[in-house]
Amino acid sequence: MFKLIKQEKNTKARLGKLLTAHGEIDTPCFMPVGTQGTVKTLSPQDLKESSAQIILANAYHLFLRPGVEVIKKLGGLHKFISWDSPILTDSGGYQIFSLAFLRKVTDDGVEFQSHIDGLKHFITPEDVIRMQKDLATDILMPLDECVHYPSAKDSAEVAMQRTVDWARRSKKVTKSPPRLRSGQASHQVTGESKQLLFGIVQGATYEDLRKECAERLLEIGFDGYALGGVSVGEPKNLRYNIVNFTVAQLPVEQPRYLMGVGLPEDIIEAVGQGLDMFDCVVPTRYGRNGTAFTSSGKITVRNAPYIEDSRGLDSNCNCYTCKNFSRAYLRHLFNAEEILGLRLVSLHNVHFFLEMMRKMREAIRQDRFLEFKKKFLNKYNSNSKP
RNA sequence: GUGGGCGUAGCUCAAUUGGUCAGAGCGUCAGACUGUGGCUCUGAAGGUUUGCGGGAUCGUUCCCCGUCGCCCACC
Repeated sequence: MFKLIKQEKNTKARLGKLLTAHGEIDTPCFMPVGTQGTVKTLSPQDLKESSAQIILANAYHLFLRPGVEVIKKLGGLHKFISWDSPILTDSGGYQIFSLAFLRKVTDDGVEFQSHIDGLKHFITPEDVIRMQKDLATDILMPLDECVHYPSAKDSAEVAMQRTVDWARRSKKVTKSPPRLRSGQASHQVTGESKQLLFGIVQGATYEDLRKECAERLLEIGFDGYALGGVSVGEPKNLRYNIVNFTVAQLPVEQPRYLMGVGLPEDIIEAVGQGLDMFDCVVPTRYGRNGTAFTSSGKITVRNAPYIEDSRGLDSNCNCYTCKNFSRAYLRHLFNAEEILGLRLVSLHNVHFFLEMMRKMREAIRQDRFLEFKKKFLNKYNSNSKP
């Protein structure tokens, strides 16, 4: 499942390999977000060419549309979206709490109204695992309750207890034999048995809650541990501290996933704290909004200074976008609201993030993570907006 | 030629019977977006102070005269 290859000498950063039913993933890794079964604007081919080893999809979204049953009938998510490498499915816990309206959370599960058609649904943690089993993805996330910042301790504690309880129930479902529907062959058992299930540590910004959550999840036992409820509006130093504290509660020999993070500087920081996996909408969402990440910092493509700029986004980048298109052209595309612009900048951003991860892994291998970090951030923050 | 209408930010238009600061949308410029958001939100610049000239008035974008431009109708 997870092989810890190396612990960096000067920091807590580490190098690893995560084995899944659809292949290996080098960690630390970044997982581009493909909420609805597609990393927005990018094809699987684009992702492969950017060296993406794993992508993320969202069970909540796929449940609402087109429906998990549909995907199951069509042979699972990999086949459906034509992606043969690993996929991690987020449960949709975050979405239910941030997107759906009229939600009612009980210990049993969540009642909510679809953000798409307003239809009422009630789903349990067991349902969410079954959905992901039907999707036949590689890494499953249990339903959890994610609280906002700031959050009073008592409500954070309730959410944490519920998350632990739901995690236990989720684990139980993964161990039970898969549901067999009429006409469904049982050969899927093998694939499903290889699915990994992660536990999600909640507890907001309270160390004792985080500690208790981690301990209880460890008792249940998972294939990896995620830190949830982070990047929900808390100050950076507070996040840094709580992440640091929480990581210390987790076993070294298992993968650690920081959910929803983040910006390049956030990821680098977290890698130094010993995190292995990351996902974030930032490269694609920013790409769609016309912000490109470059080794010299962010640039807003549609800004006027690029109107006649013949250079590519980043002279140090060899992605398709940078090798072929000028800033002037990209600016024009955004200005004219042409969809190619969204795609080209998204492609570049994903490439940039994945390349950054690759460089970090290399730096860890050579015990030069601090050097990498310093150099990267120096240039990234130089803000040498030409 | 005659009659009527209109000329206010780059564009389309607002401005209670002439009375604090001439506003909005779009566009432009610049930000924000961290497990959803091709969405959305935020901020700024921009009117020689309202085609130009004159007049009445304590005071007018809003009244009067002239002039220039555009539009409509009629001849």
